[in-house]
Amino acid sequence: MAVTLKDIAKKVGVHPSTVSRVLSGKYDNFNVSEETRKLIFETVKKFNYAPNEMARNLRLQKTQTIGLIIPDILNPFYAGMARSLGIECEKKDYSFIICNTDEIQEKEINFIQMLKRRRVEGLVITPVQESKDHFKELIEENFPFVLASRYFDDFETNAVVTDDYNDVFKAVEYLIKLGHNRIGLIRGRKASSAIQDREKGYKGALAKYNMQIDQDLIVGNGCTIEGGYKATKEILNLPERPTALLVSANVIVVGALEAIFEAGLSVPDDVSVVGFTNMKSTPYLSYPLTSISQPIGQLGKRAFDLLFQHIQSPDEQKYKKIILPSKFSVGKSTQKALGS
Amino acid sequence: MAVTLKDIAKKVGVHPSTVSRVLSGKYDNFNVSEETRKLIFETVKKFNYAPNEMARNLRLQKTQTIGLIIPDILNPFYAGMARSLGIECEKKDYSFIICNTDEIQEKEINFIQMLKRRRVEGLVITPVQESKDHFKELIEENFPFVLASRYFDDFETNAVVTDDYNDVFKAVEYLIKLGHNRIGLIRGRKASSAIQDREKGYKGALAKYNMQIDQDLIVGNGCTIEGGYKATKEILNLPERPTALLVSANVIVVGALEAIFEAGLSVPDDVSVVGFTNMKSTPYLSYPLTSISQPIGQLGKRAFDLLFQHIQSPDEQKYKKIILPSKFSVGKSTQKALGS
DNA sequence: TTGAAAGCGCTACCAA
DNA sequence: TTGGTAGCGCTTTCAA
Repeated sequence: MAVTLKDIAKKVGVHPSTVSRVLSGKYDNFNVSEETRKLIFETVKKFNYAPNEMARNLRLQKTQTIGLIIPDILNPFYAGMARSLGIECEKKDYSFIICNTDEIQEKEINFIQMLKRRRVEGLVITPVQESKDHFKELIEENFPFVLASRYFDDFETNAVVTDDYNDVFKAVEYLIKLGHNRIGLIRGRKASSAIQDREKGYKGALAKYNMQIDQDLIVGNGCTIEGGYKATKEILNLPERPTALLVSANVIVVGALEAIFEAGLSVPDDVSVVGFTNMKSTPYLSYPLTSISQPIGQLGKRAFDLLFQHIQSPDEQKYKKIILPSKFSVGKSTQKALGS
Repeated sequence: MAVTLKDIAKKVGVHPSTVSRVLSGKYDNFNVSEETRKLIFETVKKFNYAPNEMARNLRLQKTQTIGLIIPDILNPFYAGMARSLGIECEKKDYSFIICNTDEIQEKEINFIQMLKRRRVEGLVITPVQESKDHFKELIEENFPFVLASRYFDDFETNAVVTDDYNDVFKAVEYLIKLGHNRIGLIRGRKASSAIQDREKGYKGALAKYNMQIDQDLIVGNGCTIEGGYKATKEILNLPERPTALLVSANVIVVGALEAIFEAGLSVPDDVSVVGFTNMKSTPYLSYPLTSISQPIGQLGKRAFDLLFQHIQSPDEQKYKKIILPSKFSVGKSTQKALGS
């Protein structure tokens, strides 16, 4: 068994509380004699003593740990969030536990339970959004949590999201100005507020330019490569093919491009494509994708900031929704519509 | 403050130990009256009681938590490992804490310290491999850990690695049989045992076919896109350009392809390329890369298995090194050498 | 069938 | 400047 504070005390010949005091560092220059301090430090080093955080945690009623609940760490978007959250955690001496929901509502609920039992001090969650009562409970209990990249529009929580409506609005506007008048939307998971906002942004842009909304041009549900592939295939088989596609979630663009190439079409000559990605380069393309580039690092950072603030001052909590703009970067996957 | 076991006991009107006994489930059908049990369960539900794991942990001297120390969760290789480790953890009711070293030795050492203070029960580590004394310490203490994807060849540990020597040997052999006689090696981080083994595999294959080893054809050190880009640029500028490249780590292939296309060359017409990747598709390419496809999921799973076994039976520990073969898949980024 | 008590390792308050 | 003590919330052994 590991050496304990008591062991150190015994070796030095003082009371455990004295060792604790010295090690806490809070009473540095008074309260404990130089002699004793030195001896204690020496002994600590000699026996390679490291405080048992379990015990400290129990005593201090804190764990310096938060939970991160995301759909899938394999998705670079969430990996990026996790990474930046990790950097912030480190600064404040926090650790974090990652849980992948695979967009399964039940898992999310179970993870929250588990993490609460483990007494994490707070949660950063990208919610599945098929149910939401468990979040209302968290609010009632004033349990610190921050939603990341998605939010609920019928009750307030802390949340850090991107400006999905406007991000897509602008991108579609860009396509319209290039002369495209049949613009397809490859959707992500419908349950996600982000995806819903993107669809609204798409419709909003069309509306601004008095263009009709054709439901046939809005396809897909889910955030997988396969889903993107199928949805794109479907839309490309329409009697009147769209000349541009807006792909509304990051990984599905891979499936979309696959379908496009498989159909013998080329980008951007036959189809202009706008995606969501922060990748420098995109599968299938040897040139940059025109894309909506989300501030992933900021998402993680701001989420932690908000969470930390709630943890620090649980009483003066008012919920904040932070909306971060994305960067629209024009690559080579879009061009003027033929005949315009 | 959250409701405690004591609170439940008080509400029910029994002693805390009784509640504990009931909740533990170990004494299910004897020792506690049906009445009391029912009442306790009802009260637990009513007050939404969840046991405090901090306290349990302290009492039971376990945390059901392991640490995962990897270079970078943004690298899909490690994200994949993390994912499969997560799946195994869940099965056994373990959680895990991820730490990213960025290949910085000091961080690794600090993370290990931190995780030990937190009393994680074991570690899965992809070591930086610039120093190794801290691992010898872990061994002395019989602290459970498993190395993943890298190992030390001068002392024994638990480790799960891929068959890097043979994986590359075969790939290079394949290139040789295609008639290539100037094959470049774009190396990853030199300090990594995996990268070293890959270099040995490369040299071994050349040796088998009595081909000279040209040091100019072995370039690069580091596992970044930029590094791959620079190294490839360098090798392409040689007076006598290689006709094939083996890119010995996953993400650097992106930089390598970038450099190739920037030089106005095409794959595979001018340069055949073999990479390490599990991606279905590769940036810059609209066709599959010929690649060494590592069993990432297995890596994570086997690492957990080994670790769990050590945790369960700390005494009968003998170290195991598990070597997993990769799959070599021929894509369209390689072809016969010109004039052969 | 239940209660009492000890203790996991630590911190913090009160006394001396 | 130091020691004593209580207690964080739980489990488990021993007694009743």
